[in-house]
Amino acid sequence: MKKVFALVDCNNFYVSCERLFRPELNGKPVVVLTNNDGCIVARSNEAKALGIPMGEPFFKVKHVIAKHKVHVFSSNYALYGDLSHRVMDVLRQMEPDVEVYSIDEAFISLPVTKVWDRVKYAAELRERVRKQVGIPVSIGIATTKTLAKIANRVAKKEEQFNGVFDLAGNSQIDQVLAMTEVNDVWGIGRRSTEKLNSRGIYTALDLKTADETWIRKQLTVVGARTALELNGISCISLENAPPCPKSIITSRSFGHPVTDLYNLREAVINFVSIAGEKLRKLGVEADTLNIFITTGPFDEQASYSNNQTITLHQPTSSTPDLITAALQCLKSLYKPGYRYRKTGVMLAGIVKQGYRQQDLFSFLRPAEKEDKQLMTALDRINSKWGRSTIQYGMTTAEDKPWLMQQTRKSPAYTTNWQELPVAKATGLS
DNA sequence: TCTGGGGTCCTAGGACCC
DNA sequence: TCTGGGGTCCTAGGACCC
Repeated sequence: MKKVFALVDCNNFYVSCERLFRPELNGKPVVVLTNNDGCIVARSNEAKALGIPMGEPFFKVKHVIAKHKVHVFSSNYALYGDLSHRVMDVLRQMEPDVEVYSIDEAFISLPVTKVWDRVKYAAELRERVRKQVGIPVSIGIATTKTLAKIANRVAKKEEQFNGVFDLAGNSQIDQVLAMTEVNDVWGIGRRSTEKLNSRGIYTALDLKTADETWIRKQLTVVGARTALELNGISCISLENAPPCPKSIITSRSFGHPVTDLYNLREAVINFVSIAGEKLRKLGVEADTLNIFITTGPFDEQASYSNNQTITLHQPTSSTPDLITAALQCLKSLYKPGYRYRKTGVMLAGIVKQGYRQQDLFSFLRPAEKEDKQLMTALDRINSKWGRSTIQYGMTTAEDKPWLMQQTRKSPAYTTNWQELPVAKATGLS
């Protein structure tokens, strides 16, 4: 059966998550920051109205924030991840085909019915999420994903639609596209916008009707696909069974610059441990490991960035194996005399556990089975008592300059017994 | 003083092979 | 004197997304 796409998008997701446990913040300006309290990553509508831009470094808007008493939160990914799962679960209760596109967005496919029925159904979906999870969402419906994105923008912006807008079979589709700036089209970023503008293409409608060979040449097949999608020709299908990832990255900027190898090692070991945990959680193994270190893009006097890759003999998800390789890379990368700001690990060559090719020399690793059991035990303990309960090669040094700075973090309301919100009965004797 | 983290896809160019 | 062509694979870098 022919289907249409619906995009369900949580409104100002991180802010909505924070407000869920602090309802007194409804109607007040709120922002959420990136790791290390670096940049603005989410804004309430009130904060948007104050002109605080998305992605702006925090220090640049500190004066606006102080002046208007904007509430500021460090990011609390444990909370957002948990609430995201709950939203997705509600969607799956109603629809079998759900593609979780990001932490706050999902595509679903709906049967082609009358527009009125679709809108009514979407409204019900929206109401269920609000009731069961408490997060407001907007829903855009159209015949392609790119158009569903645009429909969603309308649903979010125009209050009269109550959070649902249907573009499929809508006779005013070209009017909507004419009102949509081309840089707001999904897949058209800064660079493409420059090229398109130079050719007189400013709106989604301009792009829809633009010369195909020119688009193909300037924006590659990706841009050509976007143009087709604007024409209602679906090129991007629903992926409701995510394949195993091609790469897994764990990296963090440091809370304070690091100059010595000792602290870099500790940071690398920590990040590699997290990456190993991710592998095991997904039931996959990796055979390629890349370590990078950098002074960051803003240190103009003495900047240094480098990375090194090691290909392992066999795919593995064992943390000690990964650490050994990682420290080997780090040793050759490290140069004294720099103020390092960030390091990270990237794992690639990822295969499902058990799918790897039999290795001629496996008799050389009799410890492999014990290793697996150790990892299972470690993951179980850390998942029960918190990620840092058991760690590799970690010192008890009080000064860990690489640790993240997060001074405005809300409690882990839903994922930590110690931080559960407490309902206080008042007025009872 | 202070600027995130985690992904995907595409292309061009070099190495290498026959 | 005269020095090909076609294919594959890998990597780096760019662009984009949330």
